[in-house]
Amino acid sequence: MALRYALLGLLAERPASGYELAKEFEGDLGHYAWQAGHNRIYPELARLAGEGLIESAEEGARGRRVHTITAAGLAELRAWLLEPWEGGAVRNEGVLRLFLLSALDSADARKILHAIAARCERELERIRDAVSGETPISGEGRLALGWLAAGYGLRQYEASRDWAVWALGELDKADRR
Amino acid sequence: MALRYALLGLLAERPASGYELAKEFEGDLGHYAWQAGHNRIYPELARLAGEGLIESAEEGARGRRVHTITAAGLAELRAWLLEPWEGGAVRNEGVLRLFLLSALDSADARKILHAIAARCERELERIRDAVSGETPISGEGRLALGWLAAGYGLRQYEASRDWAVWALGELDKADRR
DNA sequence: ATTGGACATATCCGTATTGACATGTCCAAT
DNA sequence: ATTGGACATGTCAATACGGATATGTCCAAT
Repeated sequence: MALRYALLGLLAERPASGYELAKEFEGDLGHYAWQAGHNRIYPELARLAGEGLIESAEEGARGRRVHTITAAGLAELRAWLLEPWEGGAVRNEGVLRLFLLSALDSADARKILHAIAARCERELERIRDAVSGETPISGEGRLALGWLAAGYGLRQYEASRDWAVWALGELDKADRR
Repeated sequence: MALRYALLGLLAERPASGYELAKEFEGDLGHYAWQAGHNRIYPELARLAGEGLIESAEEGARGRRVHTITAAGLAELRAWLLEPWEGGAVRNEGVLRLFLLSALDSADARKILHAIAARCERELERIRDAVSGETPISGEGRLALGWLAAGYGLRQYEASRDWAVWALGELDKADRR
C-alpha cells in the first residue's frame, strides 16, 4: 500500500519517468522511509494509471514515459495523509543490528558502537554537504520532499550517534560491576 | 534474512516460546526495528531448529515449546553482527508520511505537523514511564535488548519532535514569501 | 567509427510477508 | 458450571518483494 503513495507523493512534486522515480528511492527516501526498485515501480505505475490516479504519456526518446499525477491521485494521496493511522510497516535492518548488540560480549559491542558513532559522523557530514546545494521550496511554494528528508536525516543521525555514545557509557557502568 | 537474526538475538537473552517471541515484536523491537507475526515466526523457528541454531523442547502445558539458542546459533548471530554491511532493508510508513507532507498545502501540513509533535511527546512520556521499570542489564552482565531499544526510542522521538518543530518553522518561512 | 555509460523499460522466479482461518488449553471470575 | 481472555500453535492463499536477466537507445569522448 505504501509504495503507491510514495509514487503519488513524488509525482505531486513534478512529473517523472519510472527511471527517475527509481533514482529517487536511492536517495534519502530509500534511506529512511521506503525502498523500491524499478521492478516494483513499473508495475505499480501501470496500476496507478489503470485507476486513473496518474496519467502516462509516451514522450519520444528512448521509450521514455512521463507520469503525471491527476486530480484524483492528488485527492487520494491527501486523504491517505490526513487519515488517522498508527502502526504501519516498520523494517530497518540497521536498527535491528543496534538492538542485537545485546547478544555480544562487551569487547565486541564496544567495537561496533565505535564504528556506528563514526559512521553517523560521516553521514552527517555527507548530508550537510548535500543540503548546501538544495532548495527548501519546490513548485507552488510547498516544502520540497528532499528538504524535509534531509532535515530528518540530520536529526536522525545525530540521535543515533548520541545513542551509541550513551550505550558505550552504559557498557562502562555494566562492566564496573 | 533479518528475521532469523532477530529471533536468535531474542533467544540469546533467554529461552522462549514462539508465543513469547511474537509478543516481543509488539514492543520496541517491532516499533523501531523489525516486525513479525506468529505466522512468520513459527516456520522460521522450525527452520532454525532444522539448521541446529536453536533447540526446541516440548514443555508440558498447552503444547508450549521452549526454544533455546545453541552454540552454533550464537556463533552465527555474532558473525552476522560483526560482518561489515551497509544498506539493508528499510521500510517505515511513518517516516514516509512525514516526507509526503511535501504534497500538502500549508494548512494541511501544519495540522499534521502539530499532531506529530504531540504524538512524539506522548510516546516520550510512555517510554519514560516504561523505562523506570526496566533493568539495564540482562543475564551474564550484558546490556538488555529492551534497555537499548528504550534508549533508542527516547532519542528517536526527540529527534522526530524536533524535526516537526523545525518543519513548522520552514513552513513559516515559505509562507512569508 | 566505436565504445562506455547513463537512460529507459520489462519480465521471471523464488522467497517473504500478511491477513484470514483454524484449533485447542488453561485459568480466574462470575 | 460457564464463560471470556490470555496462552499456544498452526495452515493457506494472495500479494509484495528482490535479484537476476533481458533488451534497446542516446550521447559524449576517444
